[in-house]
Amino acid sequence: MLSDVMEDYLKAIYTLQTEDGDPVATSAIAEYLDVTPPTVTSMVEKLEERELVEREKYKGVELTPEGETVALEVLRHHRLLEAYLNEHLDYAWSEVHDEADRLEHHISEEFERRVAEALGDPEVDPHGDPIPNADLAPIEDDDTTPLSDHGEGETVVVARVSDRDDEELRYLSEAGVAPGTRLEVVDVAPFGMVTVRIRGGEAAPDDRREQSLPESVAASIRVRSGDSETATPESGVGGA
Amino acid sequence: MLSDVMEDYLKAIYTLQTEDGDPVATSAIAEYLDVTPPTVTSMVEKLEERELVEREKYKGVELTPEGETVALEVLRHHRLLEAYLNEHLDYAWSEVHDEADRLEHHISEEFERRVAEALGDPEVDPHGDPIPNADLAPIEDDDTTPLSDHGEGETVVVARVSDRDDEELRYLSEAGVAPGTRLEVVDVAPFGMVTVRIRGGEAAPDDRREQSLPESVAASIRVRSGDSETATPESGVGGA
DNA sequence: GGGTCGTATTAGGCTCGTCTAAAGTATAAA
DNA sequence: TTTATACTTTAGACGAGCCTAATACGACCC
Repeated sequence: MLSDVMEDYLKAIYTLQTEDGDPVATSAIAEYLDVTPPTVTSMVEKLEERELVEREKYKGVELTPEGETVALEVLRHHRLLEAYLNEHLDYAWSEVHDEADRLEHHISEEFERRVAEALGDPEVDPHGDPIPNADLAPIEDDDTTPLSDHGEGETVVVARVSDRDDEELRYLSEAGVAPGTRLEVVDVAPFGMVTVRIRGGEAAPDDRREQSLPESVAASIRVRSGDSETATPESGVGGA
Repeated sequence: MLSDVMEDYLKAIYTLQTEDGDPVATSAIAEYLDVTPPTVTSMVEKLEERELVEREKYKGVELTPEGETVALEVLRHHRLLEAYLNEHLDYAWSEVHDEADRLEHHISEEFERRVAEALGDPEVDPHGDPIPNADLAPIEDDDTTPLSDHGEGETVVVARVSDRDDEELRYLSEAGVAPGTRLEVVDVAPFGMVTVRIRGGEAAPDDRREQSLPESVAASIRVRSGDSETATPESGVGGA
């Protein structure tokens, strides 16, 4: 009963809400979905009628619990598909996003179940993003921090990388930075440029053992302390 | 550039053209797609503008070569998906159609390639329908005949069963009639009711070795002579 | 050749999701 | 307190794909 488009709006609002905090601006949604702000306003009104979002005019919008459930369903589809494409169809880590976007609205419950089973009910997708469980329980905050928050000498383990930008993804993949990779911060230069030494994880070519990352990239990499041994279970760091 | 809906019309026209011969009636398309005849008329006009069909008003419509190519592309997606779901995701033979219908418009060229590769470039889907090749060359007429054309004592091998009706499909699956099954016609009763003895193929329960099929069902089963050993390569007769 | 009947097309209208242009609101600066 | 600026919403239009009701066509029968 809910159109693909409505699901896309809910997914977008969920994502923006998770990234930037609570009331989400019309213009942010518009930019995310590549439509104009008036289009967003009118869509948001329809979502409000269906009680999927709450909204205060001129202020912003946030998901109701029902809206969040719908968003989690779409996200579950998306991330299961990413994992499946990576693991069973040989897609590279950096290629799965677009295909999953195409398919996420069109799979049945049955398909979802069988894919989850084929994967052994994974908890994270190849980017390290958590996969909502079958009951669509809200995802609790994790204990990760942006790489850009860390200083020289610290050792961390990559938990997730953003799947938003294809080019960035290929760049990181090239550089050998993936979920599970252990990094030591060797330098933080002006403007936030971070240089890291890559240790373990996928074998990186010798000349890539050190890597400088622009602030924007470092900010989108979420890491956990490298001392603890509670690293995310090796989860789809394959493919190239 | 072509909408999903347009692709559906082209696929429908292709199918009807293949089943019932050349100029396809507006009402036939309407019934197939479950829309009203005026809707078909207006859609057909748009397809004509794009030179995907040729049409003579009040007469009927047929595909141009370009239109046929589009239909074959969709059909290739559909049948590869059916085969993949059956072989790699454990779907029963009789369950794959709807899921493939949902997905066929939404997969990329890349996905098509990888699925075809994972399957080893199969030539038929689990129903026995031929899968258009990657170049989308027109499918030439095969040498099959409807089971209902055969008389008592003849032995035949099932080449394809129609994937149009879910209930029929489950019935045949139950009965042990699938592509590759060898049948002996033991009786043809009034009104075309055909009784067959099932030999070989999937093991049928003992009490199901003989099976009576209504004329409409017998007409939708395409068979080859059972004497020749040119049986279709064992192709997805799995699942239940 | 003129009805009759089934099928096809035309006419006109609806919803959905989008747009542009115009008007309104909130906020921060002067 | 007033004004400038950025953002949001309102107003109005459009194409796609569908519908119903009305009209046109064609084929077959007498």
